[in-house]
Amino acid sequence: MSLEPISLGEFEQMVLLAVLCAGHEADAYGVNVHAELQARTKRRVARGAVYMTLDRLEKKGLLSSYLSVPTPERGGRAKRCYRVTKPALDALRASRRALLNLWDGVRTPGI
Amino acid sequence: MSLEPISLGEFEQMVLLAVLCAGHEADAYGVNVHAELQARTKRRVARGAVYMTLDRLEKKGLLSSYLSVPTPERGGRAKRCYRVTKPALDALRASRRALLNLWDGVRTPGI
DNA sequence: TTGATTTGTCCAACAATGTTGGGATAACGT
DNA sequence: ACGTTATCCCAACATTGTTGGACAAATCAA
Repeated sequence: MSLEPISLGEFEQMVLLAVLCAGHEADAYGVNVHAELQARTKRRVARGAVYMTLDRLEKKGLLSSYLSVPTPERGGRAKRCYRVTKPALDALRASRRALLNLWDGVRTPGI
Repeated sequence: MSLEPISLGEFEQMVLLAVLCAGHEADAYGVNVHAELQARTKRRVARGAVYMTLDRLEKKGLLSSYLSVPTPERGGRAKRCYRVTKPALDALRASRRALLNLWDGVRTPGI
């Protein structure tokens, strides 16, 4: 029963945000989230890394998931869809705050 | 010889920023950086964690250091002072960009 | 000059996170 | 039935994060 929000790793943070992003247009699931992540961070991300992290985040109670019904398209199997939980939002806010506070303290041209 | 900037962990990122912050007023060294970090992130940080990370960052070429001459005050022994390097600035910028891009994609009230 | 006090560094061991590549599974179309 | 597509998930390993405390160097006070 920690009073502080759970602290997030860098990648965890990004995955959570990607779930939120992807979740606006449709259900957020592996492929989805992976794409969003690559697009927004401009860097190569291994699919496996995303699934690993989604999994860990769910175990920590920062995500919840359910299986969708398969869509009737070639190869369209059931997707595992994710929602971010309240504690996750708290953790995200805290991380953001912390980073913004640090950035605010930096007076270096071009940073 | 990577083209992408080195990717930073969450804590590494914060330590680098704290070095920049602390470095404006005076030399940035362990105690200094530790204090800045705690103050700005509002969370408890073990001293050892900071030294570990400073060390690793230097080995990766993201920080450089030198030993100061001792100050003539009680207990004032020589400090190991740090400067962030160019590659570190690049990495910080990239991390910041990536996170901002993700945050921008989130339309969740109060995030 | 000896010991107490203060400031500061650094380590060993462990826990958690990040990364890779590929193998497994389930749906579809023909 | 079979190949093709989309998706999930694992095992193994590499890197980061965390803890608590031991050690070192300087000052002060008796």
